[in-house]
Amino acid sequence: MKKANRTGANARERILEAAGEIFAECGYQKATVRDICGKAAVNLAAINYHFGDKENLYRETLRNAVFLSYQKYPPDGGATGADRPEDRLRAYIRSFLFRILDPGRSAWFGKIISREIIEPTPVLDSLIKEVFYPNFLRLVSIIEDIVGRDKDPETVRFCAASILGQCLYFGNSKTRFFFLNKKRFAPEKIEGITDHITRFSINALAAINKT
Amino acid sequence: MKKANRTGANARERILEAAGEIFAECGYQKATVRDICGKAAVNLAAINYHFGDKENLYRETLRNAVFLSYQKYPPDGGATGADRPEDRLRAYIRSFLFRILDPGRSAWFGKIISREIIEPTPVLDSLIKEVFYPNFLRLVSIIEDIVGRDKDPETVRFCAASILGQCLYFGNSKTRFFFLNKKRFAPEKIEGITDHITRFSINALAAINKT
DNA sequence: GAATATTTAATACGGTCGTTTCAAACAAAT
DNA sequence: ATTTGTTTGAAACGACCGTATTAAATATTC
Repeated sequence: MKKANRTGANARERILEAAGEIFAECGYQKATVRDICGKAAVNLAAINYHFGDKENLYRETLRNAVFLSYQKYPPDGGATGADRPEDRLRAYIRSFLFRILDPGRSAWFGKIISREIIEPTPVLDSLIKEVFYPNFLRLVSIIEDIVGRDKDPETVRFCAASILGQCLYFGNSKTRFFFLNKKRFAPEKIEGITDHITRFSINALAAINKT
Repeated sequence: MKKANRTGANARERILEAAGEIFAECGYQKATVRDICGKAAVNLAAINYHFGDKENLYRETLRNAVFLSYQKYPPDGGATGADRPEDRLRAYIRSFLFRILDPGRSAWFGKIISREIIEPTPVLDSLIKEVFYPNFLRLVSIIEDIVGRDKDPETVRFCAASILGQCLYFGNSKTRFFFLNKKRFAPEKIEGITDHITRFSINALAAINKT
């Protein structure tokens, strides 16, 4: 008696999907539950029934988006500890970029997270602790493997920030204006960006290694 | 008959100031004209009288914020063409960082612009053309002076993006979580970040120079 | 100082949005 | 088949917000 699905597709999941799309496009404030219900083809009350309120729907949507994108593009990017640190760095960067630039369903993640970074909601705090900070430390560890573990910890973390900053910069829409007028980066283009950031960063790290 | 100031401080300017603060804090959607009027200690109708509507007030606020921050921290950062390109790069980075990290009045700029990048309004397009893109080209030119003017233009632009990305990354509030729990970077800290980004980037560019 | 233009004040309108309500439709259990 | 629990549907409530209105108050000009 737990699940009584009249319609084929679960209403709850349809809402979650529509919410991902609309929250990504409009942001939390501008998005309306009416739009979400319209796109999900459910009644207005369904949102209240399944999620309680808009805020909780957003919370679930965000967690779902994070889950999907990290599932599709794991932080290690397929590289293992056996690989050279430079290759692990490249895989890390590539995964990061695809996570925020990949079109399709998991692209919600990039947009929603970008908004969160600027205008954080309470949801972000737990995500930082559970997902982003551990992921940050993973990057720090890769960098330490490159520059040596004897370097000043703050310097290493600054380098991690430099790498993440580069990745994030390519994630937002308007900076693309400087490069091309396309709305999206094609996958080949993302590979090219991966190459650039990897090369740029490894060069920088190599110089630090020598200090 | 142009100006009839009953109160000492111009109401229009008080609104502009309050709007800068509130738009920066809340974003366009969440900010209410009532809050702005309250903080500016003017009547609700004043916003309509002086600016027409909320959207136009935002437009003026944004342009004002850009003007203030670029006035306080000019793109060249005091460096001239006579300086070494590496020094001009450092000055550029320093100005950029202070523009978005400086506390006080011009800090609105950083927050509002950060929001604009994620969720652009029509105002941004003209700003990009008039301010940001020319500023981007200035950076490109500095980079060319470092790596040589014979390099692939896209590579150079990617390098510019890498540098701007690093700067922007330190501008938002939540990444600071990874470094310290302070709400703001102290000025000395900003100098330290300037040092890091400059060193990191010059190392990377030097390697490209050798290709 | 009277006439005119400008600015401020108080209030209300119209619309949108999140949420609630309550009954109907449906599925599961007995 | 009846009962019980779950899900959906249509409509409305209540609050908030941007904007408009209108008159009063204040400057400016002659």
